[in-house]
Amino acid sequence: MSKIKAIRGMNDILPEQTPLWQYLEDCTRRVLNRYGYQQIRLPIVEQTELFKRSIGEVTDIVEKEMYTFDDRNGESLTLRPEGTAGCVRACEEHGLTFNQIQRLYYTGPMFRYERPQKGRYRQFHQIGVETFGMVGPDIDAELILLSARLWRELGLEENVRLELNSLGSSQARKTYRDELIAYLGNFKDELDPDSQRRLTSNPLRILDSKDGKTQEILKQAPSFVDFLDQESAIHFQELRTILDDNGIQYEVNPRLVRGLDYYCKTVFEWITDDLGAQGTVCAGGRYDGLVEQLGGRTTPAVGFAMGIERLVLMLQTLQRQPLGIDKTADVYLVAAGEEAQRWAIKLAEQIRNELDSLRVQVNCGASSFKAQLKRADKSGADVALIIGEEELAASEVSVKPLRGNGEQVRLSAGQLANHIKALMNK
RNA sequence: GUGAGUGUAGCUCAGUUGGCAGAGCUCCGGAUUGUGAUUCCGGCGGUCGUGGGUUCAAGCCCCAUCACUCACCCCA
Repeated sequence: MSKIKAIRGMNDILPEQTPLWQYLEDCTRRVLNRYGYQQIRLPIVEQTELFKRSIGEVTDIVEKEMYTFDDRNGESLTLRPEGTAGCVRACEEHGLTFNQIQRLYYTGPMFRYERPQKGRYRQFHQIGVETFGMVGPDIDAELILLSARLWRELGLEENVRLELNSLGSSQARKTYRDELIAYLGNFKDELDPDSQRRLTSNPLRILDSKDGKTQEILKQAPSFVDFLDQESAIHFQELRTILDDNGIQYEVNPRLVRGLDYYCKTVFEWITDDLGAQGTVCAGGRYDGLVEQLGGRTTPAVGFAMGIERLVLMLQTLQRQPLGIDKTADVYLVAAGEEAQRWAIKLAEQIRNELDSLRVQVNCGASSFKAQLKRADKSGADVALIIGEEELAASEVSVKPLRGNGEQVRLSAGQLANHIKALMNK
């Protein structure tokens, strides 16, 4: 009988890993709070139609990467491949975008049926940030400043770079897209196979082709600069001014095209070279047309999403884990015999009452002092509290520092909390 | 969907020309009857991914298949 294993591309995040995930999530939440963002919690499953209408019918995501299935009533449902569509749907449904300004974030799993590789999985996790109701470049800038601050907090600022572009208004983008398709259509047979396919799936991506012949053809292609509408150009310039004001370094990459259909005007990506092929760690842009496209009133919107797996991978490979992140305890209680252990449990509860930020672990399961102390050491605890027959008889506890060169002392139960507190603050 | 690489103990990996299935780490016990992290000794632990083939004999050679990894594509 073969053992059941996890689905390809869907990973268990093991206890060894979760402290780093929590650290990243806590850090992000703290930064978002400092900018006044509120959390929204969204379903993982939506009507298939939502993604088709928002992401675009002919994108790779919709064409071949969605986990789609029929509900029991025959309705087609899809595991969300990204978060923006669902967020817009929810905001619309509850009137959050009606003449209002929103700064929102969410986190959770996304699903795409792709071949897994480093930094890319079928179930992956994003922290998404979306804002609604603000037309100007100021909010675009805020999102970038916010993410830049997060990299600083995480110690990653030296390892990411910002790329920036403007896709122009939806109209300008569409016009340019049509022109490009028309132009490239003349050379269809000379394009590399990938680009031929992109002609219908993702024409703007052809600009990015690594094929020499294709690049040759592109030299005479219409340039987007000629199609960029004035409003978008000004928007982009103002955004750049704010970034400059705040010392944010960036590179304008005219070839930067986001894969999802709904983007317009500002698009940006934070990219790293430390992750292999999947270097985009955070990406987003403006999507002024999406709300309307999904049946709401015209509402300006900007947002971005970051890939948690990729950031965790970065923190690991660059050794940016905070110190002591793998500790499971600050204080570990060791006891010899049943009576001593019963007292240890009571003492541990007492210490937890008195010092509420301390992690206190009691050895469970009878074993030798040696084994118990080994576990104490492995837990990462700074202090072992030892209760043997002698201590029990004297109603005292031996306090043994496990790190550094402190002396072991014996104390009464009443003295414990203060003593431990002093030890931990050193 | 395409290409390449790798599958041997819980983990990381050796395994020669085809000839008894190995090491380190982890875990448990002991050296030290009550003291971790260092040292020494012992122990637990195997469908060699799976199925077939060649052979007196296969972890090793051949075929198929599955899984994983990386890359293309695409994207967070």
